[in-house]
Amino acid sequence: MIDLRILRDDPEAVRASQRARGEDEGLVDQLLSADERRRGSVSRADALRAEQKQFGRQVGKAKGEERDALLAKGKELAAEVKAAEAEQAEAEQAVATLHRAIPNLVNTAVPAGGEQDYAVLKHVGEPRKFDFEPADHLDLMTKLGAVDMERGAKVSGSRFYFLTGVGAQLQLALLNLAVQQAVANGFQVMITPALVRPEIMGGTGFLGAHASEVYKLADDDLYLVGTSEVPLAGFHADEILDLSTGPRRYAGWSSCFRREAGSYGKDTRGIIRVHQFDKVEMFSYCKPAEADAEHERLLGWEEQMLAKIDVPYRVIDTAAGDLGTSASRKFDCEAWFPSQNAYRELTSTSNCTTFQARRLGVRYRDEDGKPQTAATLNGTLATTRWIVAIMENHQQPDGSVVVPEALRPGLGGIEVLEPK
RNA sequence: GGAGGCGUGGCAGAGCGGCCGAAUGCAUCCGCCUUGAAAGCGGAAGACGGGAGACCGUCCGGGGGUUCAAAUCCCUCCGCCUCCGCCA
Repeated sequence: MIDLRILRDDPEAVRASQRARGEDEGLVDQLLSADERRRGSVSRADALRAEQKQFGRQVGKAKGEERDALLAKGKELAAEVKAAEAEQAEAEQAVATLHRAIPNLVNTAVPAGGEQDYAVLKHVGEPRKFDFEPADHLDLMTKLGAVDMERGAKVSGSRFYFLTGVGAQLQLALLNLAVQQAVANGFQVMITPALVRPEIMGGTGFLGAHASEVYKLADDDLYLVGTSEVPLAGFHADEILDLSTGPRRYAGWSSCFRREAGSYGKDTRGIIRVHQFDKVEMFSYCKPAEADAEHERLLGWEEQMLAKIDVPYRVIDTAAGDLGTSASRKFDCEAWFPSQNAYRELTSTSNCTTFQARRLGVRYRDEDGKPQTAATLNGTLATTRWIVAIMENHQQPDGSVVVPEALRPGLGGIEVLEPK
C-alpha cells in the first residue's frame, strides 16, 4: 500500500503515478474523501468511547437505586457507541478497499508507456555470429538427453517437463553457483516454503491485477508461490528489524509455480515459459532512503552472475505500464536468444519501496527509535530459464554445448556436453 | 485422524468481570556510587491512530458474541505443546 501521508500531502504525485501506469486516476480522489470520512468517524467514536469509559467507573462505585438509574443510561450509551463503531468500521473498510486498489508509486525516472516502451540502459557482449544455423534449446537439450517434454506432458500436462541427466545436473550446478555467489556477497541462504497463506500472498501484491497467475489450493486456503520473494517478504512480517548496520539480505531457493494464464500460444516450445521452475532469488530489507542504491547493487549482482554464464545481454528500465503492482521501478537483464533473434528476460529486479512492507508490517527503528516502514527489494540470481541461454549461446555445429567455465566444477569438470 | 493443555509487553511470568495498558523478575537505557567496571541505589522505557499541546482513543494470538463494563465469560478460527493412532 502507498503511504497515505504522501496522498494527503501531494495527491498530484499519486495521480501522476496512476496516469503513468495507465491506471484509474479517479481512485485517488475517492481515496482522499474516504480517508477524510474515516478520520471523522474515528474521532466521533473515540469521543464516545471515552465517555463510556468514564461512565463505567461511576457504575462500578455506585450502589442501590443510584446504580439502577446509571445502568439504564449505560444501555443508551452502549447503543450509541455501537452505532459509532459500526460507522467507523464501514469507513475503514471503504478506505482499505480503495487503498489496496492503488499500486505502488512509480519512480519518476521510469519511462512512460507499456511493455514496448522500456529504455535500454546498456548492452553487454555482442550476439554471436553463427556460421551455421543455430538450433533452439529444445532440439539441443533433447539431443543431449537433458530434458523430456513429452513425459512432462504425460505426467503433469502442458508446460511441464522433466530435467533429465545432464539437464538436471546443469540446473543444480547453476543454482549452486548462484547460492555460492550470494553467500560470498553476504546473503543468508534460505530454502523457503512454496505454499503460503493468503495474507502473505496478498501482502506481497500478487493477488491484485495478477491474481489469475497464482495457483491456489482451495481446500487448504494456501497459495503456491511464483517466486521465493513471497515467503522471504513474509519472513519478517509484523517485525521491527534492526537495519542500523545496513540492509538485511536473503537468497531464497525454491520451486516457483505460475499458471501462465493468458499466455496461450506464447513460448510453447521448450522450457522458456513453464508452470514450474526453480530459482535463486535475492531479497533485501533496507531503509527507504537506501533503496535506490540497493536496487543498483542488486542489478550489479545479477550482472556478476550473468557474467559467469558468458552470454550477451542488455539491461532495460521497464516502462511504468509494465511494472508489477508492488514495484516502483524494475530493471530486467535480457539475454540474447539466437533461435529467436531476440533478447529475453533472465533476471528482474524490483524496488518495491515501502509498498510490500507496509502491507506486511515490516518496520525498523529510525535514529530517534521510532518505528518506520522498511523498504523491500528483490532480484533474480538464476533460474531454469538460464539453461536456455546457455544451450543456445554455447552450442556447436554438431549439437554439442560448451559448458561455461564457471559451471564446470559443478558438473564434475565436464567441458562439453555431447549429444547421445 | 482422536483426546487434552496453552497462547499476556524484548524475554520470563502474575492477573481470570469494574482506576488493568496490565504486578513481579530478567534484559535495555539514563543518573548516583567507583580510578574504571561489576554489585548496589534512584529513575526512564511498548505499539498504533488523533491533537500544536495538555491529553484522548485502540491494542492482552485473529474474528465474532454476552454485559452498563471483557485480558478476564461464551463461540469460532489460527498457532504451539503433550498423549494415542496413521504415514513417511
